[in-house]
Order: sequence, then structure tokens, then C-alpha cells
Amino acid sequence: MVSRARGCGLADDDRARRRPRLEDVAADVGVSTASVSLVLRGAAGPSAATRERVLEAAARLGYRPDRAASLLARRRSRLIGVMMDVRSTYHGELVEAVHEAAEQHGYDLVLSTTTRTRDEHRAVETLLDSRCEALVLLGAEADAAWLTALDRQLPVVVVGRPVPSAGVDVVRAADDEGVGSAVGHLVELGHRDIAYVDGGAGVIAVGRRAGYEQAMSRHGLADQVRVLPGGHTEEDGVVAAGLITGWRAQPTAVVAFNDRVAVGLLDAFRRAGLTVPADVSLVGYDDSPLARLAHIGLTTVSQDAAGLTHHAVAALVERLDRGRTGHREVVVPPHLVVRTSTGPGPAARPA
Amino acid sequence: MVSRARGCGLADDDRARRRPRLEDVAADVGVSTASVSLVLRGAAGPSAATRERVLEAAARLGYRPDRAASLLARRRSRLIGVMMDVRSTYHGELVEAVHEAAEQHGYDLVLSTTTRTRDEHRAVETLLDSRCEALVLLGAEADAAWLTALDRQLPVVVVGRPVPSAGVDVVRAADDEGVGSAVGHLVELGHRDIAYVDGGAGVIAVGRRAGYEQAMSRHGLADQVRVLPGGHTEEDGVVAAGLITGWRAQPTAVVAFNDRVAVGLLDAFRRAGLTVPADVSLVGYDDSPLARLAHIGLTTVSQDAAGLTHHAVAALVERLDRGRTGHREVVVPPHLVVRTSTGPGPAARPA
DNA sequence: AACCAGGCTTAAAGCGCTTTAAGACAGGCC
DNA sequence: GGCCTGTCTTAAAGCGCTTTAAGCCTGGTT
Repeated sequence: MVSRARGCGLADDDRARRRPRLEDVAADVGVSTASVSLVLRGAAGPSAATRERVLEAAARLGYRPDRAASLLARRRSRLIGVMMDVRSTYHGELVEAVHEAAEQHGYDLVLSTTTRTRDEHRAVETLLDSRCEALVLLGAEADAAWLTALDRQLPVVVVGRPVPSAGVDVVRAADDEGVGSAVGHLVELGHRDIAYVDGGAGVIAVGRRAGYEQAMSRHGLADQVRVLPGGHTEEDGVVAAGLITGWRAQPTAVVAFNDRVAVGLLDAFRRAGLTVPADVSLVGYDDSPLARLAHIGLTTVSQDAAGLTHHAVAALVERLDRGRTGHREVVVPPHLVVRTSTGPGPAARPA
Repeated sequence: MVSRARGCGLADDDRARRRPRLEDVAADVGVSTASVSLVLRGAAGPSAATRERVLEAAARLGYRPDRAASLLARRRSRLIGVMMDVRSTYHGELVEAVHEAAEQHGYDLVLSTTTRTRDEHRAVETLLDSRCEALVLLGAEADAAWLTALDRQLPVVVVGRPVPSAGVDVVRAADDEGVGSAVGHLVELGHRDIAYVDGGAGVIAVGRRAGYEQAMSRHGLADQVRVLPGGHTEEDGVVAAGLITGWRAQPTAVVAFNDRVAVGLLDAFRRAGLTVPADVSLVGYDDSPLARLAHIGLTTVSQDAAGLTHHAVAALVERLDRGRTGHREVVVPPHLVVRTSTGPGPAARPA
């Protein structure tokens, strides 16, 4: 086999022209690679004159540092790995916010997505192999034991879901409080007969349902509590709406586990001839892009992506840079976003 | 905000323990690092006995290769960079498909997202610095000149949008054909008065509008052509619906630039007391998750993520592994997805 | 003149892995 | 035995960058 060290194959192209290395810049200026490295990273040492000449040459040569090499040589990678589901818009928003938060602390991000054929373990392995110093896990479904084991290797923060008895940091919204504020909003509008469509099994659903029940009690409506079976999707909302419209005494307001369920309810109600919010008010959860659609205009509970991610990154940075040990759970207050799907209840309506 | 501490700091001991290196595995087995490297990458050479012992030791020690180091040492990175907008569900689907296609050719992916504060140039620079051998650009808005310059550095394929006079590979769907099949479907259902809501400026909108006009001519409906001003969002659809419902002779079917516009139309029509599809049929474009929502059930044109990405990755691999030069545009046929928003036209309706 | 402090610069030792040429060895053949 | 074959193993040279200790000045101080 013939093989020259460099410049084989694609010979005649620009492409074959090796990208400039630190050494090339150094040679051009007539200094050592150490000086160039120092200048380029803004470290103290080099004189102003050297600085200028190096910068000029680097720009002229189109020098770009090689990430793999610098990663390898550096003691710390200053990389935070983010596991996400690339198909979720909510994750998209979170990633954007994590990016900004990380940047402020001088960290960069490595993204790794789960897909149908790529589970959370695979996604995390990629992150581990990429020298990440810490991990942000968005909506991890993995079990607590695995997460705890992972946390023994590097700081891990799980965003958006509670992790029972966890050996990891957790940042999430106070779901009970969120549902509570939804109920409070409806009560203020004069509603008393407020039903709740559940979100199936899972820690998140449990928390939200509890929030509904507590809030109803708090407002002296414990005997009005009505929880319908539900799930995560529009379909579940449609089914729940079918049950509701069949009732003799229909609720004047419905709180749904999440926006998708609420949208299912919304559509089924409309088809059944009910007007929202005139006949029935509706509240969702998540403040997903869906809820914001003009024609849906769903009143919903927002989990504040910026807040969550700020805390998540802060938690990691504290452990990385300030040596905090032990684990912590940060619970961020959610807030209600009032749109057009909620209106005055019967008590407040003009007869 | 509540925040409580939990647990203690046992973890630190484990964490401080350096992760095992190739050398550690080699020492454990009593062979050279070269042998271990060979075994771990499945290269020819080592005997079955050595293989087994190395594999066992690597597993026992929990060895994971360091990506940065292996990237640096390897002649080729076998990395494909993907620029995307992490907030777009459509991009999410594409990335998932790219992942699978790349894997089949033995390539791995590096993801880089644009955000509000991180433009396409920044995102691409990260990719370049990460030693990517080629780039997949999803929905690049950058101008052709910049893209062409980029392509001189490494193979680039732009997915989903035409690039006029491009010096890059392009993979996109045949938008004119897609709109044509939408019109054809409506004609078959007996519609003749078919309006089109435009998508504003931009190469994509131009192609789709042309598709509408050509299809109408082809079906002898050139004099029925009615193009309404539009845009990209639900709002634009709502505005267009307002115009349409004001007309004396309302169209029996409407084709929209994309799904979001169609959803705006759908909602406005319903509010105006029109039933879809009984009173008016509606077709969108993109087959976005939105269109699939049960209560929307939008007939739409799908761009076939798997097909697009298959071609995109194939184009890169041909240039990388088989030295193809020159540029190519692959136009994938889109296909109509019929759901519940289209129905028989007046001619076919029972009186 | 000897000495020192302080500012710049650089040689050199890695970072953890890949790759290849060359070495070691066993067996088969004349 | 000498020679050749083929199989397995490894030493060593990087990949492109960071980092540190050591070196070299120059201009004071004593």
C-alpha cells in the first residue's frame, strides 16, 4: 500500500491543503508555539507587540484551533454534556437556555440525543467519551439506581422530573404548585366545579394530581374533586372529553395534565358544540408551543426554561468549580400563563 | 424556591480515581497498548486468545476509549457535523434520520444548533473545530456565496432548500410536484375552485406557488387560479381565511403554503361556521407533527425525512469515500398524506 | 562589578490514542 | 542446518495542542 504522510488522495484541491496548525502560525511570526497558544487563549505572558503579530498572522492564515487536540492537552475540558430528545420542542428550548447559562460560566456544550434506536445509555456514553465534566439530563426516564451510579463518575443534574431518593441533583418545577395556581385562577373566575384529567402513571402525574386535590381542598372544594383517567396525548384528552360531555352535571372548568391532553379536550368540546371558555374553561400544563398557537390560546402553566436551566448549570458549576458535594433538589416555582381558554365561571357570568 | 441538601460526599473518591486508559488495560493483560488498541477496534492481527483476555480486562476495568484522543490520533475522524435548529421538530426528525443513515456508513454525528444568540456561522465553526469531515446543513439561511466558500473546505450538503447557482450539494423535495399532487387530489375529489395561500418571499414559496399554477393549468383550471398573500405562520392563515370568507364565490378547496398556515385557515374557518371538509377542503404542506394531531387531521404533503437524509448522507459519503467531485442536486418526490381535512367537492357531493 | 527582580520567551514533557515498520517466533521445506 | 513462510506482537513516532519550569534579557540596586 502506498501512503504518504500527508496530502495524499484529494491532491489538487484547496481541501487537500492542510489546515494551519499552531506551528504554522508560530513559524510565520517567528515565535514558539507556546507563545502562540498563550496569546490565542488570552493568557498572561506575551508582550503586547507579540500579541498583535500573532493575532494578525492567525487571522491571515485562517487558523482555527483543533478542538480534539486542545481537549486532549487541556487538564479540563470545560464541556457539559446534554442528553435530550431532539424531537421535543420543549427540550429544544431548554437546550437553548442551557447554552446561554453554560457560556456565562465559560463552559461549552456537547449535545447527544436519544432516538428510537438510541437509548439513554447510548446517548450518555457518547457524552462520557467526549470528556464531558458534567451532565445535564433532560427528561431522563432512566431509573434512580443507574442515575446514582452515573453521578459517582461525574456531576449529574436531572431536569424536569423528580428522582426519588436520588444520588443526583434535580432541578424541576413545583408541579403541585403549578396545578394549584391553575385551580386558584379558575376559582377566582368564579368556578367551583373544576374537574381534572389525569396523566396516567409516573412520578410527574402523581405530583400534579396531588396538586389538584390539595388546591381544591384549600379552596373548600374537596367534595367537588373529580379526577378523570387520562394520559399524555391529545387522544387521551378526547376520551376524557367524551366522558365529561356524558355527565349530567358538567364541570364549568377542566384542568388537564398537560397541553396535549388539553388540546384534545378543546377539540372534542368544540365538536360537541361547547364553546371554550363560554361553556367550559380549560387549563393545560407546560406552555408548549402548541398552547401558544393563536387559535388554541390555551391558558397553561409555564415551567420557565431559563429558570430551570440556570439552576441546573449553577448546580453543576458549584460542584465542578467550587467542590460542593452531596446532592440537592431545586424546585422552581412555575407560573400561570393566562390566555383565552379560561373565562368567568357561572357565578360571575351575567345572567 | 425551595432547595435542600441531600446525602453526603462519598462520591468524590470514586470520581478522583482516574478513568482507566489503554495503558492500564495493557498493563493488566500484560501486552502492549498497540495490541489493546487493535483488539478494541476489531482490527486484524491479535490472536483469538489475546483478544479474549483484552476484552475481558477492558470490561472488568470499565475501560472507555477517550474520544478526543482517538480523534486526534486517527487519520480520519469519520465525523459528520449537523447544523440544526434545536427548537424545530422537523429538524429533530431529520437529525434522527441522519443519525441512522450515517451509522450505516460508519460515521458518527456532531450536533451544533443555532439559537437566538448563536448564528449559523458560529454553529458551523464549532463543527469545523470538531474535526468534522463533512457537513449537513438543515435549513441553512446563509447565502450561496458563503456556502460555496465553505464547500471548498469540506463537503457540504444543504437539506431542504434550493441554493441558486450553488457550489454545494443540495437535497430537497420537489415542491412544485408536491403542491401539484395536492391539487390533483382535490381535482379528483371533484373540486375546481381551488385557491392557494402563498408563503411570502423566499425560494421555497416561489417553487410551491409555481407548482400550484402549473397544476391548475394542467387540469384546465388556469382561469380558476387564485393566489392569496400569506406567510409562514398560523396568523397568516387566519388573515387569508378572513379574505376568503369575504368573497362572494368561495373556493371549495384551499391549498396552503405550509401546515401552520393551514392550521390558521382551519381555525378561522371553523370560527366562521364553516365545516372542514364539508364546506371547504384544506391541504397543508410539511406533514409536521401539527398536521398529525387527531383533531386537526390535516391532509398535507410529506417531505419524507428518511429519504432526504438518506440522499444527503449518501452524497457526502460519495465525496468522502469515493472521491466524487462537482456538485449535485437531488430532488426527492414528496408524497401526499390524506387525512380528514379533504373531502368530496361539490360535483361529487350528494345533492 | 556583582547581583537581583521582573518581564518575555521557549524547550520539552505530556494528553491518550492510532498506526506502521520491524521484530520474534514457530513450523515447514529443501 | 539454513531458509522461508506466515502469524502475532510491539516499539516508536506521531496527532495538534497546553503547560511548566527554566532561560534570557534589561534595567535597576548595592
